[in-house]
Amino acid sequence: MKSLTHQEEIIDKYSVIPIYYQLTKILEKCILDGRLKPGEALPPEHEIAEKYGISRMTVRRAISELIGVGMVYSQKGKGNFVARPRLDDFVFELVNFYEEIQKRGMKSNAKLLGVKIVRADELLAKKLEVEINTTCLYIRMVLSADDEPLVYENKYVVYSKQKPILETELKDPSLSNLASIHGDHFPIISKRVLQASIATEEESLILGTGLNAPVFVVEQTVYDTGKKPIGWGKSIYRGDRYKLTSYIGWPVDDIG
Amino acid sequence: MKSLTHQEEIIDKYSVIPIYYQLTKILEKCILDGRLKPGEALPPEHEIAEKYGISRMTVRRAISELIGVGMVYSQKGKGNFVARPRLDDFVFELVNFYEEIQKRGMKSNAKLLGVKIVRADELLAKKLEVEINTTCLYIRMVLSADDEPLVYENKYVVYSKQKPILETELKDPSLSNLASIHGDHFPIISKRVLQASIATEEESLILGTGLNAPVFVVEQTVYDTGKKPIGWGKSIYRGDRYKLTSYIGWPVDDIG
DNA sequence: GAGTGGTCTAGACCACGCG
DNA sequence: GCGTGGTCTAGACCACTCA
Repeated sequence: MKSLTHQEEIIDKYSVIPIYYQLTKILEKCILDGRLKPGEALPPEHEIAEKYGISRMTVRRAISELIGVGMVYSQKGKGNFVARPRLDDFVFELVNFYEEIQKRGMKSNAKLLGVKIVRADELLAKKLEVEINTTCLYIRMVLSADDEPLVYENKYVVYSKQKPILETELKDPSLSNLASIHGDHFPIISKRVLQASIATEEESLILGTGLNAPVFVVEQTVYDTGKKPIGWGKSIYRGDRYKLTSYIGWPVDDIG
Repeated sequence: MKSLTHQEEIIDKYSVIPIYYQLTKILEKCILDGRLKPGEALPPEHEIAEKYGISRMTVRRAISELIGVGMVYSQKGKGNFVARPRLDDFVFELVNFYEEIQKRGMKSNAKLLGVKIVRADELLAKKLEVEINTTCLYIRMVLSADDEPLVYENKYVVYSKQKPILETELKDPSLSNLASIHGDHFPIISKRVLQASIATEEESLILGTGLNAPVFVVEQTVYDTGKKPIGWGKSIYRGDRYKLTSYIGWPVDDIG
């Protein structure tokens, strides 16, 4: 077995830190150091087990952690191999508006522009896969941070039950929450489509931007377990205030 | 133990399908059916093991699959619980340009506008964390699908070695590939920042859009294992041709 | 056929949550 | 104190790969 071990890389079987976790970190270090290069095989599981005096199941647990984060892949009958980092996919993430704003120490505010019962027009009926004229709950609102408007939201929920609109639900008027209250099933899938666009006149008025301002348009559809749409919304994000950031690759503690 | 079993939900211990996988699917079905509701506890592991006549380790393997996809969470000393789907985060993904275009059956084309050795100005030096005037490789190109320009790319790589520019690397001029050839380490992290913006005059000319056209601007930085930037690029995507789609929630085979 | 990873067992001990 | 999940063991058998 190729020597991979530095002096400090030993396993303390009586530590409070699980053995599999210690081994995961040792192997991760070997890979990031370059002692194990992409494409190269890890030592066989039984060898690692023997070398550290631990069970093969524990070795497998350690390796499966690395497989989980994409640093290692495994081929039955051949061995475990160091993966090549995939950096060419985009994965953009934008977290919950309220959490994000508050994490930044800003004051978040949601202003209700209107709550109505409406009948579905052709577009909405298509989006929600219901008949035209189906009764829907319609909510318009503006989300602000430190009194600066950032997002303009329009959302619709199929409104089969004659439930009253409660104050509590207007405190968390996220589409998935609305859908879980006013639908028959709780939502399990959310689909979002993001586009770059130019603010319409109405949108630039509400968001306080100039005409022709760049915006993100995000359409969201929420589905129930039967893949039936139960809510649909369109949100306009100010392009001068929103960025989507994504990190991809092997795990590193943090980046400056 | 609460009865969760339908007649058809039994485990065939002699099937080629792994026991843990059969159990995962049974539990998943219980959750999607509503027999196990969000917040509710799964039966204790030892009970499931006893009921199906299998080992507790196998039960744990099945449950860990569900934990992996976010349908179940576990609390030490208390039990395993059905999770509530989180639908309020955005996760947008856009895959590799060439793969995506070819998957759609279109003809992808990359046109090189220029390859130069340049010296870093103030902005670039800051982005790559190097001294001003450091030698860099600079590449400009346009990516097209069916002869329609879609993306305009500008990328810079720290160019310490005096390696010649090979034809092969211009066939895959992705930033991470360039960086791995011209840097001292292979890249392990890629950071991307996406913004909505309006095409500049130069950009609209190259992409063949009108002035004031909406575009996505994607800045990409590639880092090595030491978290040092080794490449930086700025890509302009036509807003009228690009959408980012994201699904989030519990796994379902497919959606229409 | 020798070596590899994939699955599975029947135990064991521990730390944690709760009454 | 009891029930829970978290970890770990020392085996076992299988399917796969490759020579």
